[in-house]
Amino acid sequence: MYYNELITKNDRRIKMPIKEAKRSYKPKILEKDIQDFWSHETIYEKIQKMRENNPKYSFLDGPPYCSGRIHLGTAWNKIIKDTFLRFKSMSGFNVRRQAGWDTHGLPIEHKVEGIMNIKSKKEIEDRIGIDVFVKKCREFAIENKFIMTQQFKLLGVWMDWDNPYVTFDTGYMESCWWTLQKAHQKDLLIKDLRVITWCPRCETALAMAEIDYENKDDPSIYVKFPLKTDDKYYILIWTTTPWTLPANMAVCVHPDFDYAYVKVGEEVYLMAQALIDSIFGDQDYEVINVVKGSELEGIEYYHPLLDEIPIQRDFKHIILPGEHVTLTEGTGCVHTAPGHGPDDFEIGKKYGLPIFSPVDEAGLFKEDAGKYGGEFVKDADPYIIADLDAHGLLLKAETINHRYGFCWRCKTPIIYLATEQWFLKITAIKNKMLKELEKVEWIPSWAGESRFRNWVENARDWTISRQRYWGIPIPIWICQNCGDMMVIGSIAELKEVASEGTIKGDFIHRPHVDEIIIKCNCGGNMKRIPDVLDVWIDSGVAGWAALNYPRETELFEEWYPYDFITEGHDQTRGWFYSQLGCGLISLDSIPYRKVLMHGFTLDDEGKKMSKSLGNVVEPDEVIEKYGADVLRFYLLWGNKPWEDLKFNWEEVKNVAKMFNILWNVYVFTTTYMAIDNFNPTLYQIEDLKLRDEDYWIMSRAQSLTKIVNESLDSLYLHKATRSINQFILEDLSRWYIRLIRGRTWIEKEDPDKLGAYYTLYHVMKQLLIVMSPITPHISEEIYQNLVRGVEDDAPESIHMEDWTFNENLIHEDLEESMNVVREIIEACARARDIARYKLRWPVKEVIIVSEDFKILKAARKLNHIIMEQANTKELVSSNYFEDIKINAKPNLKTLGPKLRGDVPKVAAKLAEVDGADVVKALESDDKYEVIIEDQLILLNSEDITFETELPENIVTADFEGGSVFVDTELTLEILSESMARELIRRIQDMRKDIDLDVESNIQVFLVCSKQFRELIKTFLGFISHEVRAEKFIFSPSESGYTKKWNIEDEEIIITIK
RNA sequence: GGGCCCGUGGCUCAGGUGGUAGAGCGCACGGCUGAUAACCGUGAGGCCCUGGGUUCGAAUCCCAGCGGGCCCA
Repeated sequence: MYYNELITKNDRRIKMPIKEAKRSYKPKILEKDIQDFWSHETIYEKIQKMRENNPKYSFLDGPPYCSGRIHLGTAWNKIIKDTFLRFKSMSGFNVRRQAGWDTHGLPIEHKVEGIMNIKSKKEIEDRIGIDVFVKKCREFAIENKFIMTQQFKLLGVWMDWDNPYVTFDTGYMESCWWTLQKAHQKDLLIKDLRVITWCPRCETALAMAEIDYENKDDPSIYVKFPLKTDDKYYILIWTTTPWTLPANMAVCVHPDFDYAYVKVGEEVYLMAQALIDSIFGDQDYEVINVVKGSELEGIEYYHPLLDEIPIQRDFKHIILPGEHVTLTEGTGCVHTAPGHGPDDFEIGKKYGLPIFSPVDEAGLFKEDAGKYGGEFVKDADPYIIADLDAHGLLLKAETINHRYGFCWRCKTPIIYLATEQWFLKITAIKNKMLKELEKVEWIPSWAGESRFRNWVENARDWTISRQRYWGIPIPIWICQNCGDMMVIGSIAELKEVASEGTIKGDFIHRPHVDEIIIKCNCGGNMKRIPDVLDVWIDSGVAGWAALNYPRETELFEEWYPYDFITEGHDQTRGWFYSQLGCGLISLDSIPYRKVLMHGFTLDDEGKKMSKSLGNVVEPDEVIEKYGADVLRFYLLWGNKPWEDLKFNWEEVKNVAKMFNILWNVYVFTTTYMAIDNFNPTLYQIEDLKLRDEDYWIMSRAQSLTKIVNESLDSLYLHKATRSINQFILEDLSRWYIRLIRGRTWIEKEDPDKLGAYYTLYHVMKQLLIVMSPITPHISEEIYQNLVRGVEDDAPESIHMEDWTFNENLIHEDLEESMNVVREIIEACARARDIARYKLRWPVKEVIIVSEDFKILKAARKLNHIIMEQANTKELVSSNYFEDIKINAKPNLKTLGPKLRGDVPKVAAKLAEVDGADVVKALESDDKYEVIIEDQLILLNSEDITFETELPENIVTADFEGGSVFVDTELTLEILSESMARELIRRIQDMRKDIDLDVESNIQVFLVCSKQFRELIKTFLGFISHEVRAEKFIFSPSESGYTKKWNIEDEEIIITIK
């Protein structure tokens, strides 16, 4: 059913019977038509309305970042969400599925900088203007949001695309302000001087979540700091950041480690004893003294660059104890610059060292840095090394390759810098966070119980201020006069207190919000701090900001907290965490109840997809080739959802194959139903003849529904797809369709045929419903033709159907029996294969032998299926095979030595008797008597071996729990039928060659030998019926389609017209 | 250095609660075909990463190690 036809149908309000399906599956056209149908008929909206008064199921979309096009991982994420939510909706829930968009922050600022050819932060303020820059960022976000929405829609993802939450909306930002005000009220919002991770390119603070780690080459130098105590005595330090040496204030040693004075040549070095060999192993040295680290405290040394950095002469430099010192590398004496390292900073605070940091926000040395002033810190490394060398204070200079942090967006190596920033005091609420965690159900369980818990346990205070432009301005106003601080929680509140500046338009973004002045109680002017918020706060407040809370309370009360969220495992440190933190600050609770942590999509080698590696697979590319349904099915099929998925084109192809087979089943179904104008609603089950296989496939369909139901509900999505795959291929296509093929050929209104149609119809409908959350397009397509064509009261869309299954229709016994029967039939095929006896030729008899009562029962119950599929004239089942001949033979090993020359005589005797009697005798008495030449010989079970012998023409094969014996004796009657079938197949083949309509009749002309004619004579009626021949003439024809064939050794010429 | 996950035929993966190792793809051979640009059968191909332990019994549970990935220090 294609959309244009649908319009006609809806307009005319007439019932259309089932139509023959298009011959091949063309997902691109099909999916486009179905999506058009959904949007023109507003199906999504109707469903939301339909379920409005049902129990609620609230879901919160983790907002994708609007930086460009979606990638495979984002597609996977939305497909998981869509499948699960469609399932929940069909299961009777009123599902909230608002889409969300993350729009602020550095990634977009970077893109816009690129577009506008901006090289530095200064340019934004001086050349471009914050106003223009922010506007551009906003436009960029809107544009991408549009593009990405289109892409998600192409995947068939149903969300509320028209009313998403967007982090730059004024209302949304207002909710965020409210959260910060809450933090302030709880004393969790603080300003502090700390050493933080800093991007010198973006000139802003970065949170831990914004740092990527990669390997990098850095200098690795050993520097001698001269001790004041003795000439030629040095404390030896190691560093990979020479540029931090200008800010050196101390050296830390571990109080419990042993430190040695090592004499090498004329000089003496102080360092950890354990590390001497790693540095001086290949030289002559002498340890002249060993002391505990604690004894070194307070020893003074000279800064190594006093000439270059005069200001360092004003500071005192001493050795201090530090528990953080390790012996894994270096010298055990740690260069300490409180302005450039978190540990260093802690030491500095503890011992009252100056937090000296002669570096500005762009990473340039300031005047304080003396000679190096104006130099970019990293660029100064070689000069510093050279100067140290010139002073004779450089022991060794090497390079090291180690992991180092980079800005997640611009990939600039981060530096540590002491600055004043705003923090959320997460450390103060950490315990509460851990407790809240326990309320959440995690899939898989270790995602929460181990991984996330571990992250939260190590949480530090959260640096939330960014020295940037495109973000939510931090709503803190500070009095320029008295220093009082005010945190604004809503626009109304701001309006009330503002004394200067306008509150309209996009006032809430920079730079307009910066113009708003508040009068302080002291009479001074309060100005906003210039910072914007870390974007992770933006999405962290989505729980209530998306519901307009606290501005409105209605939605919030209905939907908060959320029943379900799902994101990738990178969100452990991201959204899972930011929501937890923000949730506790704002509402003292965690905003979500159930989390599926899903994996990443990797390339087929398991590597991350990245542009630089050129291994990126675009979702559009897959859709173009195979369609969205195939992509959806593949992504939910390839792996467990919480593991990383190696994207593999071969596997996608494999899934596409399954779709093709499903489509073939659909074509088969509709071909015959259309010809017969079948309408299942016109029949009661009592009017029809349903066979065992019909009840079986119905049972299987219900069982499938049950399994898929459980799998989807528990988010074991791979189990759902794999069960469906199994059902379509094994049960439906390879088995049921095969079994009913003969019945569909029956003409007239035969209850037997109608029974098959009826069953097929209902099974297909059930299957479509089960698949519809995963593959919404093809399910809808087939549904519209098959179901909507005949059922008056069928809902307008398959997605409006209720998800139900009927436990009463599940017959486990029958399903088990069918499994047995399939095995038996396969065994028959194997046996025939041994005898090279074609399946097309009937066999005289099949005997099933098993000692398992269940197997015999199954074979008897479903004997008609076995007879038909094994193509046998007779079927017998038994717990033994009576025609088997047992031959007894002497065991030469034991009898040889005993009987010597008599052995051949015994052998001859044994050959005469029935082996079965020998077996009996041995079983009862454990002996068998043989008389040769009046001599009685006693044989025991060791003396006799047995061989079984099958009668001629019998072939056998085993199956699980039994064996089949197939009698391949070729009687004249069987040969006749075989020839008839050979002929039929060839004529059918020719019908297909000339693409004849299934229903059209033909005339057959046959040229063959007299013997062949005799053979098939009795089957002429049968042949004519099978090939729809009106006439069957034994003579050549001048016209028509002619083909020459060989059947066995017979050459025949067939003509049809 | 710490936390978590993963390791099963050539490839992609099933095997939540211990009981004779499975599927698909690929390969080889055979068969079938009026739903079939299809399909079916058979075969080859496995120290279930390694080593210990628990157990009558371990791919599965425990411990240690090796390799890979992610996150953090």
